[in-house]
Amino acid sequence: MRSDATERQFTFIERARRAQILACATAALAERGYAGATLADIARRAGVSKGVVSYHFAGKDDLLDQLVADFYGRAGTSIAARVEAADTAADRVRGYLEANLAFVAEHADGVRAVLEIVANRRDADGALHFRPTGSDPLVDHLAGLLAELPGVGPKATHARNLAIVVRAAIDAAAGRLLTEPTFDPAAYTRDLVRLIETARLTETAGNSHDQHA
Amino acid sequence: MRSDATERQFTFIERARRAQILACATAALAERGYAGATLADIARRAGVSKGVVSYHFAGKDDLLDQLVADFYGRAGTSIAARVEAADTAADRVRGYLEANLAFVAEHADGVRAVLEIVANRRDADGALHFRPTGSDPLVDHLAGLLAELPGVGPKATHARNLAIVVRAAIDAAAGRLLTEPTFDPAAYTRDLVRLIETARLTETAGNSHDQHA
Amino acid sequence: MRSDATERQFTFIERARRAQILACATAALAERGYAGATLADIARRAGVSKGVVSYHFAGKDDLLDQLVADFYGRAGTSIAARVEAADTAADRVRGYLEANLAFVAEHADGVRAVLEIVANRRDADGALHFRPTGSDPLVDHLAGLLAELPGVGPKATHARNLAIVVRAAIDAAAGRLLTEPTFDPAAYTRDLVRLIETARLTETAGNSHDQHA
Amino acid sequence: MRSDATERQFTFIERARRAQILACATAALAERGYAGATLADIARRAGVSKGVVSYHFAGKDDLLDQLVADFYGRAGTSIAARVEAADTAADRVRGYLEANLAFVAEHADGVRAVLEIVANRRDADGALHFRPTGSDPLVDHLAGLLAELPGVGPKATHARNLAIVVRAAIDAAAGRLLTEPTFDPAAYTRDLVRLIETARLTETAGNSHDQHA
DNA sequence: CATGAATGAGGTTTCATTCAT
DNA sequence: CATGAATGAAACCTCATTCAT
Repeated sequence: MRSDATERQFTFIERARRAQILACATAALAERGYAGATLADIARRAGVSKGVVSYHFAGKDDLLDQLVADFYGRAGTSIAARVEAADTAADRVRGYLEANLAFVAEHADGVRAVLEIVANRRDADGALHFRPTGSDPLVDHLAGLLAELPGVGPKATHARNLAIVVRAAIDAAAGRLLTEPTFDPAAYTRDLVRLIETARLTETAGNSHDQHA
Repeated sequence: MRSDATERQFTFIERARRAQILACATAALAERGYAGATLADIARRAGVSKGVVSYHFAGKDDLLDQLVADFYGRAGTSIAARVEAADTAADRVRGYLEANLAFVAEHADGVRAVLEIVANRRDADGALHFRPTGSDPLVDHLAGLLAELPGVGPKATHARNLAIVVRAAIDAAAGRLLTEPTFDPAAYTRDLVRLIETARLTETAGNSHDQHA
Repeated sequence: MRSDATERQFTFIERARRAQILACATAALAERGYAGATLADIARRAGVSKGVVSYHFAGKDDLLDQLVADFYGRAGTSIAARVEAADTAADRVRGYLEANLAFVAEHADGVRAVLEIVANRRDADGALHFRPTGSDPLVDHLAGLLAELPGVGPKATHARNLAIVVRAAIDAAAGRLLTEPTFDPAAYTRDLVRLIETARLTETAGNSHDQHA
Repeated sequence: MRSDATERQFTFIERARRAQILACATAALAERGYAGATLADIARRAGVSKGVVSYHFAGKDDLLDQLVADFYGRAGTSIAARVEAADTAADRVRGYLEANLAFVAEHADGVRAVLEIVANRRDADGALHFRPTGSDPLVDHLAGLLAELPGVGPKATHARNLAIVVRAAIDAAAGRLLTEPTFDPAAYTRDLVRLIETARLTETAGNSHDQHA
């Protein structure tokens, strides 16, 4: 019953154990997948008994939720710092992409673990717990950045569709990093940045077929 | 013990039962997720007993594998017909995208089910069964089509990175379709087609920043 | 998932298994108490695996609820037959008591088991599942019979208090039967019947002290 | 390891802590029942850590045993004072009942807690720890008082059976008090006293039906 | 072909107890 | 004296699989 809604102050030892357990859970999820990441496996990786996990977290669901919250918190902080430091729209987009892909490259297991949880964790009624909603904050935020690019324009639909593509491209990079030894994240980032910067989605930019003529 | 390696000839009734069970398994996976799609649930949806499923398939794993193979087979046939009917490189790419997204739009449950299986099914050793490999045939095929576009060029890396982005964009569309009521697949397809056709990834095409000047 | 709200038709084999499991659960509860009557113990007594119990009942709670319902159903049938066969108020009360105590004497384990469940089974919020309410049907029914006795009278309070005493006396007999080798249920029944038949609770019947004078 | 067989002298602080813990255990048992009264719950109510409970009592069983002994000691003292102050047999019986029911009414939680323990606590072999024996001291004592009443007579069986009924009636009052808002303990006591005082259990008293004539 | 019945491994959770600080 | 942390047994439940009918 540790994780009260009211933010509790944890002792140093407690924080260390919780961090260790979250790290082992991340490794278990990345390696064994959602169903394979059992409490027994997590405890074994941490070198403790199963009861320890139940002692420090209200239950497995609580553990998974905190893992997700912890990951998103750290990712958001890291990326926001980079975006806010840029001056132009193009730099913000490039900074967003580079920071995102750098974070993904450095926390590949975390990405994998969070994807496993988000894709599989369900409530008692069978519905996805992290339900994809119409107002996806990640996509909305990115769409705002992209709308400032001249080739995209302020039309909400274009920016939003492009944001969906880019978010998917970022998530795909995580998967490639983990499974494809020859995958070059730096080159991928460059290509993705260029793809976006050269994009001409606005209707007034002329028919795309004509450009080839 | 029906699904031998040697292609067996199935009776009409047998084929009908297998198709019915696969359809119910697809619905169960799409609705309840990987862990929630139990044999009991699948059998209940089909209106038969659990034993029937075990009789027609060697086991749950066999059922899932056949579901995936069946889906890929039908998707490949549908898309190949469209690509082969095109004359120019640009038309082939556009045909590929439109056929793909159309198939996704018409078989949303199938896409969801296959994604659940591919993302979760594991072998006894814990490794993913449908392991993403360096030689992803879907990506390779698409990269071949994209390499013919003037803005991409024959350099393998560019085409491959773009192919990864496009495949991710297609898969993302599947997810949006299922959860976002306002998602417009036709507009998304148009934007994605234009994004690719206007792409300028080749270094010699000039610096992308300059193009804006 | 057998015990649907809609009355399902059970096969002969199924009914036999359910009856056997309920009997073994009754024995386990009577012998080991509420906490000691585990599924493992019940299954061991029935000579089957733990899974069998879960197969035939939705869960332990379902099993316990059905045990209680089954017992009350059989007790009610047995006692009602005797009460309805009587012509006078005194005969109805005597029949009620004798039938009750006879049933208790013949189903001592069942009584003990039901008492264990009623006293201990709780809902998720910690409240007793079989919550004693102001309108206890057993007490109310008995109070109705007692109100017809001349020494009790129609005043609701007297009849109800006496009914509480008599119900407690019946339940106590169950406990004695199980633990006191020298307890004579027939003599107890005679004494209890006489106690009630000689009762003078009405105020107008004269002061009880005066009767001794 | 404090509660040695040899009576140890406790410090003031120690006695206060023990009393506090026993009070909280009583509340926990009354509210949550036997299984729900965990050491964690008791410690939480007392505002101390679980270790404190283990420190002051040899274990949970020791705590429960001392709770029962403490309650019976206080109840016995309170009731004996009232019985010994009476001069006639009828007054002793009435004093016993009134003192008993008054104690029950004033210590409802304690009664509930003791009933929970007595009904559920078991030894390692599964047998009830507070085993109802043939020589129940409470019943024997009450039977001695009742035997002096003219309507009961010296025959041991009558007195004993009536004592069983009266003990059950007293225990039932405890339950009603806790769950039935409209239950009137004073009226119940009056009715129970009159029921006993008007009892005619001796065979020679004539047929009970004739008395109505 | 189809079913109901049974199995048993494996999962999460609870909790009394112990121990170093 | 008191605490937080850890343990490990035991409980209930789920579910893929097997088998006799």
